Amino acid sequence: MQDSNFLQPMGLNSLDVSGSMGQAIEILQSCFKRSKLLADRFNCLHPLDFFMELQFSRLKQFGVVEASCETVRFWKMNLLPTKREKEPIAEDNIVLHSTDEGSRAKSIGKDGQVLNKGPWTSAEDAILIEYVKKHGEGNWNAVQKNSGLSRCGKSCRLRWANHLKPNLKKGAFTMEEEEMIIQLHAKMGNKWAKMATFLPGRTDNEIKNYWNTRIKRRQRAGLPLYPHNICFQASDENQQTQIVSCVAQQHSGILQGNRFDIPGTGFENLNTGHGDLSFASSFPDISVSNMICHGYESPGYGYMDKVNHVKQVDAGCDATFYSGPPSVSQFLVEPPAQLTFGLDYPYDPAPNFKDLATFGGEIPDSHAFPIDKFSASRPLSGAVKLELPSLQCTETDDSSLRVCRFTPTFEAVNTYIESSPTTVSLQSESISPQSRGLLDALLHEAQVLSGSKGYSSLKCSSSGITDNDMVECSGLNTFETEWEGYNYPLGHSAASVLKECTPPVYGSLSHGFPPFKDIPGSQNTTVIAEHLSTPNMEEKNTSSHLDFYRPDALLGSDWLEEGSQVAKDHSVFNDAATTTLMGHDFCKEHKIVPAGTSSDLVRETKLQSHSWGKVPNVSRMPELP
DNA sequence: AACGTGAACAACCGCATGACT
DNA sequence: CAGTCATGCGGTTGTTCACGT
Repeated sequence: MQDSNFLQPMGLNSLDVSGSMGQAIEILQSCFKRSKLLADRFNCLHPLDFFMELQFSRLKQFGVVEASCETVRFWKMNLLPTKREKEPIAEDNIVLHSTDEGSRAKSIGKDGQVLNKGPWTSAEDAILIEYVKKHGEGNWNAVQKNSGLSRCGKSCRLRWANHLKPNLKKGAFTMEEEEMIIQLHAKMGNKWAKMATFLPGRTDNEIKNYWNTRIKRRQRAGLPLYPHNICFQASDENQQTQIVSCVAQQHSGILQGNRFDIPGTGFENLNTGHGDLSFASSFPDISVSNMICHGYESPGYGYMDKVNHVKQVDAGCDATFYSGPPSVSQFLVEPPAQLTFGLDYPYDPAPNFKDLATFGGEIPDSHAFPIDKFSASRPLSGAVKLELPSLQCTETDDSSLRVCRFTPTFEAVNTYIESSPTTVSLQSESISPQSRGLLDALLHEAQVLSGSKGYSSLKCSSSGITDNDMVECSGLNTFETEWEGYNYPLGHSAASVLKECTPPVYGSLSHGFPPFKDIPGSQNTTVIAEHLSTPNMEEKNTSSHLDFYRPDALLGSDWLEEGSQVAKDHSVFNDAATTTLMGHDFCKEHKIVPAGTSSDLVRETKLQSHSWGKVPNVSRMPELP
């Protein structure tokens, strides 16, 4: 030993941590307390700052802890104070059951004992670790009794499972892990615990947090929930099924964020009785509308029974999304280790899922259906602060039907789904009483926007044109400008297509919509199959139609952001590198500013104007698989 | 430097489930 | 079979930090 003076202020002549882990921890805890004194002396922020910086390096340097590096590592990993603890703490706080722990949250246990809440201290961690070492996991309620730790069993279990358990991986997810999570989520839905079993060292909480963050990020970027390649991993024979499944999945996640309570509403008019769905007969006595939108009202087909018991309209979901009979495989959880999609043979990791094939029960783990269990309180779209109804087909009149009966392609659906938060209501003249308030609010917003700067100008700027152009932009020109750069396969620019099918809306909510029959692609739902089989042309056409009918385009408020992003999606989505889709933030290249004030919009228009040139031409888009 | 905002993380809460009595 | 308890799970909320303005 070169110098052991540093130990003396702590009252230690030497350290022997070569014993058991428990002993080492105790010693280290002791060191910690004593280092508090040093911290005070040297005016450190936190005793552990001093302790960690000095002790470990030097202890190791002197070989004191050489024999117990594992212990030290363990200490470092598990007993380091949380970030929140890195504030000057009272000495009493080091000691358990200190009389004064400041404003720490407390709760009263069943036996009347005061239990700590909030962040765990390193001391508490140490106690818990020791306890588990001695008694093993489980019997968490006994921790409090046996160890004196003022934490409820639940809290102990959580702390152990999420932080103290050995072999937990810390730090950011690797690319492989991220990919795994995405695929697992596509299969399992929000079954975080199950997903965690496939990611050694990761906890369900970590995965959940990661996913929620990811959702928000991608939503804000206007990206689909699942990367494109995930959607099209299906084998050829299952392609259609998987597309459908994928649409449903994407649809589900996004729309969940847009759920909006509208009691007693649904899609009655969209059921298969209209003959739109040739496979309807595959489902005994169940309409697509029921499956999609009425699950909660149809106990016999309780796909949505668990969706927070909230009545909601799965807005924007059209029966025509479904191009063929859903395969049973959609509703089965596939082999966990086999991360491919589209298996038609059922794998049964959980036998109780077998019945799913009969459509008689819930889908415990699958997101294969549109409704998911995403947070209702957290809008998935960062672009919209309010949880707006997307497509409030709350009425059963023709107008609502008209609106719902697009024949969107996969891409269009995807885009539409992604942008649905701003799609408040398409039926300008058939606003349900429930939605009128929101629509009024949006109207007001639109008026404010148009009155202040003119949202048409904003829109124009979003398409990357000059300020001079902006002056001339209005009405349809807006849309033309928006789409002018896109060459359609048959010599139609998007703008021309828009012209052809342009209803007299021009940004005014008060205008009606063209009759359903006038909407290209809406004549016959068999078009969907064509969309799916020959996605290029049809898709682009319909997607532009779709976007055009997006009510936010009519409202103009959020359209600027969403619409331009949608355009980007159309152009970028297909040829974007997989890595982009796999989570590399699209925003980084194409910075998206969340919708907010009008000034935000203006700011964003400039940003997007710059990036617009990067957007590849539609004609260069590779074909869908 | 101050402030605002979003991401990441940690923890809590309520409910579901299964074991046990 | 019903009630209780322990545990697990998923949703939600709160806090901190980093970054941009």
